[in-house]
Order: sequence, then structure tokens, then C-alpha cells
Amino acid sequence: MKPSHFEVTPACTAVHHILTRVGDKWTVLVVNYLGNRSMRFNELKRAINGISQKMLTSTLRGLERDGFVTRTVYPTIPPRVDYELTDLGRDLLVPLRGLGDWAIKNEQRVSEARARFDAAHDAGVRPGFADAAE
Amino acid sequence: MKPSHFEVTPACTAVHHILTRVGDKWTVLVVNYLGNRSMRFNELKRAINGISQKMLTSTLRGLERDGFVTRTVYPTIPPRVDYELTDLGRDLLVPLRGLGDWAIKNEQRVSEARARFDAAHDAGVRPGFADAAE
DNA sequence: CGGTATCCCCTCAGATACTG
DNA sequence: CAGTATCTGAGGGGATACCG
Repeated sequence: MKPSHFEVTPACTAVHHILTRVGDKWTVLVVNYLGNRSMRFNELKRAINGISQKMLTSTLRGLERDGFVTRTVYPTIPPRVDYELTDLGRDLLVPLRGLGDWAIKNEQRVSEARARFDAAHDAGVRPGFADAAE
Repeated sequence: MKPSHFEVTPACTAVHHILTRVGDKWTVLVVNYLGNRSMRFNELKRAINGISQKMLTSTLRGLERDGFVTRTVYPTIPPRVDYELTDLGRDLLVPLRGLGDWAIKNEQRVSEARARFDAAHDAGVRPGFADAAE
């Protein structure tokens, strides 16, 4: 009856891995934008607003490396490069949206909890009066 | 109208937020362990193997602040502190497991893609044999 | 046992400049 | 247009020492 001891290690290694992969500053944004349609480099850059050239490049390289996006170069002048989600990338979008839905639904609860915690610690660095009834 | 222009910003802001929150080095591991049962501080520390006192503390504080875990102090000697997932924390586990399942299922595909990419770039820093035309 | 405080390293990420 | 190269600052994260 101890499902409490079920294998946590392989699962959370995998979770941690994908989360590390996808949990950086820009990856999710890029994947979400590409979830709509394929986009060019500067198009993405303009869309994301705040990302630097360097970070967009390395984010896209990482996603390409892991098989989440394809990079298509048109050797025209000026050059044109299209980025598009692969099947794997679109597949990833599913659990990602799942987490996104959760995040949207529970945003409020989290910020409330946070406010409560902060209040208790701003006023309560010196605790002792909150528990008058204690 | 243009579904290609549908609201990506609020969704991916929320996704990015939760992912940043949960995407650090240890949070997922801690949440997964606590998903099984409540645990004491050093119990977690031993279980996770590699985490420093400092990081375990700050990870747990962060989770407590956001309402994902409760911290229960027993003022005995020696002291005893139990950490346990809240409802919100257990709730979070659902989409997290979803992502975990995805990660486990697709681990292979990702590492294959990565191997392909790396091979193409180790051997192919100088490309040109893929197209025999050269 | 369960922390906090301090130091320090190392990577991430931004700004800037240059290239094909 | 689509990058690469280099420098720099901020902060995540580890080791160590100390406290209640």
C-alpha cells in the first residue's frame, strides 16, 4: 500500500530535464509564437520585444538542436531564414499548454499566497502579537 | 478573426512565469518528493542527494511563499520541521506529471535529435559531403 | 536538527560592434 | 537580414562556518 515509495527518481529527472530545457527566459515565448505559424528571425525578434539578438539566436539553436524547430535558409540576398515547429515541437506544446492553463487558472491563488507570506514576514520579522489568542 | 494572431501574450506570460518559478535546479525534485508524503528537512536533503542546505532552504521558502508547501515546526529538542504539499501544490503536480510523462515518452526523440545535430556540427563545421554535387 | 550568514565562482544574459 | 564575437554586470548556486 505504499505507492508513496513509487519511483520518483526517473520521472523527476525527466521532468527536471525538460523543465530546465524549457524553463529558461525565452524558450517558452519562442515556442508559443512558433505554435501559431512559422516565422522569420527578425519577425520573432520584433514580436517578442525585449529579447536580444544573441538570446534569440541561442534559444533557436537550442530548440533546433533538440529537434523542436526547423531552420530553413533561403540563400537570397538579403538572406531569409524561417523557423517552424517540428512535430516534436508541436507535440511539446500540448503539455506546455496544460501547464499554461494551470498557470492562468491559479495565478490568483499564487499571488494571494505570496502576498500573505510577504505580509506575515514584513510585519512579522518581529512576530508575537499576531497570536494574541494563542 | 486571424487565429494566427490570437492572444499569445497573456498565456505565455503565465506559462513563462510558472516555468521560471518551477524551472530552477531543485524545485521539481522537491515537489515530486513531497508529492509522495510529507518529509522533514534533512530527510529531503538526504533523499535529493546533491542539494546543499542553502538551496534546499531557499527552494522550500520559495515554495512556501507561493503556497505550494506548508512548513510545520515542532518546537521540540531537537527541533523538527515537516514540509508537506498544500492542495495548490498537489494541484500543480498534475500538469507537472503531464509534462513529466511527455518528457519520459520523448526523451529518446530529443536525444536522437540532439545527436544528429551535434554530429552534423562536429563533422559538418565544414559541411559539404551531404550534397555529393560539391 | 534546522537553519542563517558569508564568501566566491561561474554561468546567463544584455549591450555593443562587426561580418557575409 | 541574419547572424557571430567580445566584454561586462547580475545573480544563481556551492562550500564553509556559525547559531538557536
